[in-house]
Amino acid sequence: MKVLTKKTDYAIRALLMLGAKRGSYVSAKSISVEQDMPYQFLRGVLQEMIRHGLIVSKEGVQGGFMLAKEPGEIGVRQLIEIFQGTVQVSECMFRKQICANRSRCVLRHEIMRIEQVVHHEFEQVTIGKLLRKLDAAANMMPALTDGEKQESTIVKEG
Amino acid sequence: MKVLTKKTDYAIRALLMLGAKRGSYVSAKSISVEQDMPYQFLRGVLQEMIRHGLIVSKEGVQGGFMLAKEPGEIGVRQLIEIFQGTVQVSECMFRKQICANRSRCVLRHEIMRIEQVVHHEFEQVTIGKLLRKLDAAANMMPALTDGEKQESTIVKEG
DNA sequence: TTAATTGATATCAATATAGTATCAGTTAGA
DNA sequence: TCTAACTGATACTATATTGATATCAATTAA
Ligand code: FES
Ligand code: FES
Repeated sequence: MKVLTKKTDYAIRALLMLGAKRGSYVSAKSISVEQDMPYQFLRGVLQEMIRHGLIVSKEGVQGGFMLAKEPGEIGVRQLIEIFQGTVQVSECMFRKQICANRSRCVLRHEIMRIEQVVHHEFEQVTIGKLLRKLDAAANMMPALTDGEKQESTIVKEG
Repeated sequence: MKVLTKKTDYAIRALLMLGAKRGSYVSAKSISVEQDMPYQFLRGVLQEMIRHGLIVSKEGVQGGFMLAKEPGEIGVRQLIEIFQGTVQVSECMFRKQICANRSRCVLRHEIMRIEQVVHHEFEQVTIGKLLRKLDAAANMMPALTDGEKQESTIVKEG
């Protein structure tokens, strides 16, 4: 059971990059290279986020993408809903013969309760929160211990 | 985003029927008819549950299936794991370039926390619990209000 | 003996996910 | 003004997962 699909995964990581480089446009190409995501696939993800008002773009040379909202206003729950549809624990689990009265269906009740919990949890996790944690983690690292190329500007190590 | 697939759905409902008719063997056919599930598909689900020791079967005429455990010992989480694999919020979300040190990865940490919450919630929901709720709901219904055929023995109404 | 049943598989269809390709339009800068 | 670096839009392919069907052998109560 996979809760986050590639699209959501890529979306989160792209947003983290945009969040780390706020103020300037970041190209799809640079994101795809740094984060090792398939270029065209990522572009589709970015365009979807434009449509939902999470980011804005600028065309042409030195164009790219930029956050349109505060990182703290972008929650993983919203991303999941955009790329994977509303979190529904189950489509109506019962058939007429079993459950003539939807409103009283106990399974439905139970299932929806969990749905709420899941929603709530994902709501808490925002790009802003993740950025702060990434930052804290990076600061905990005193220095690079080997000569590996470190291209990412989000996390220098770890 | 679909948290419960058909297999899990059918499994839960089949188990509820077995739970409601404890002590006697219930055939795949009767379950599939009463619950409106595709026969052969359901059979596959039942066999999977035998392999996992949740139910037992008896072959031949008047054969069928029966619970092998207490309803309270069968949790929805286990069913999800059987039919949909372990609940994993995301496969390792990061690539080497971003996250050289798995153990310190903050996103991973956040994601795994939610995974635990989800696990815990689903753990709570057992067949036994659902059966009790269904029973309570059935008792709340004073009488059938119309002439509709009521085949299910699990829920008389609602 | 036979019809009702499960055991075990093989196969197919439908849907969702992941990824690729292409071309038109925009823009900074040589 | 030309060009290369960009996004916008969209069509397409490939792969994986989910959902469903079909078949035949073995078992068993009546
Ligand atoms: S009526 Fe749809 S879940 Fe009970
Ligand atoms: S290393 Fe895999 S999630 Fe950070």
